[in-house]
Amino acid sequence: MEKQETQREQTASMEDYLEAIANLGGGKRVVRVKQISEMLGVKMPSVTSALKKLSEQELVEHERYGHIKLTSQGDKVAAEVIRRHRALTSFFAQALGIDQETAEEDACRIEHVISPLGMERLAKFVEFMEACPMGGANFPARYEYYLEHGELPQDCFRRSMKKRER
Amino acid sequence: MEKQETQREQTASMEDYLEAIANLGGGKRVVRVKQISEMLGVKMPSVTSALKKLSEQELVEHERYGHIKLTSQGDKVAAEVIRRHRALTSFFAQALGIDQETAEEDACRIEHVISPLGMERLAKFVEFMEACPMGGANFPARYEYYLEHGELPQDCFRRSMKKRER
DNA sequence: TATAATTGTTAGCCGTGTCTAACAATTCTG
DNA sequence: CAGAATTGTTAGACACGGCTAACAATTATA
Repeated sequence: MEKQETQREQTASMEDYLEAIANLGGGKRVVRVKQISEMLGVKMPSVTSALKKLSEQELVEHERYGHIKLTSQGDKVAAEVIRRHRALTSFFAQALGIDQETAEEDACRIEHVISPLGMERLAKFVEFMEACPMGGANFPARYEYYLEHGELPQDCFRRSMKKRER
Repeated sequence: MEKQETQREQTASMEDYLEAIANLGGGKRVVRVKQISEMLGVKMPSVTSALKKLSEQELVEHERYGHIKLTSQGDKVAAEVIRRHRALTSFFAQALGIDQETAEEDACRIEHVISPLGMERLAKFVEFMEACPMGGANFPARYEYYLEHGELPQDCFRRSMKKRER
């Protein structure tokens, strides 16, 4: 039986590189150093050195001046990062009503630091909010109202509550 | 008229130091290098060098072997970090139902990277959820149900809500 | 108060991840 | 297909923020 030894923790930077390669390589397209560098906003030598490091960890296949490709290992790690990225983007965009661009930016940074539990709950939360209309008076609308007016809409107070001032 | 020049961006590490000093110095207590190092899980020399850097930026007052204190500038920065920290902790703990410890950990890491807009919306979201009972059948209960059973409770599908058990 | 224990600092090292400058390979194009 | 343009690599520097080892100051205690 082999030792597991997999899932070595990656730094935020290395996760970014893996993610970029996965995204660029999506439709069997050839991935280039230049593209990666542009996507991540770094210079080419930074990419080359990252590729070297990732190759040593067997997460990427890269031959000098040649092709760049995730190993199946690397692909797993990248897929996981992308999964987190998507869930976070949804949360910020759908649940919090933030513009797509900012949502992406926040997702990009948070995807590297959030705990597994936090991530899991956040994803479930998004699912829940999308699936459940919150009992008729739908949630997003009321939330929007709150954002715009700074106070709760009337239908938050039925049952026992009175309107609160301020 | 002076140039503004304030609010220089801080790194995650420096924000951590400012936050720690603010928290430790709370009740006029004397702040010690040792305490800071323990709170942040770093060795004392790391603290000393951070203090040096922060002194140069006029965010901290520190005299050799002597007192450690935030300047009013530093205090502003720290307060802002702490504000983000609290809002994030609330979100993870109250809104997502995560244990306090994990909530804190996530808050600690995310507080340094979230965008101002993301932060603002998240805070409002927490406020909203706390203030608005979600139209009778309260939100947290339904969310809990979803977490536990993996499917939506009945009252997500009704237009007028009944009280739910649990 | 002299010595021991504790706390704090300095010096210097290291890993990460970026960069620029210089060079090398590849690809385009006249 | 030869030279030009582009792309990629190497080498070496640097900022950051941690660390250890050695030393200095402060504080506690016998």
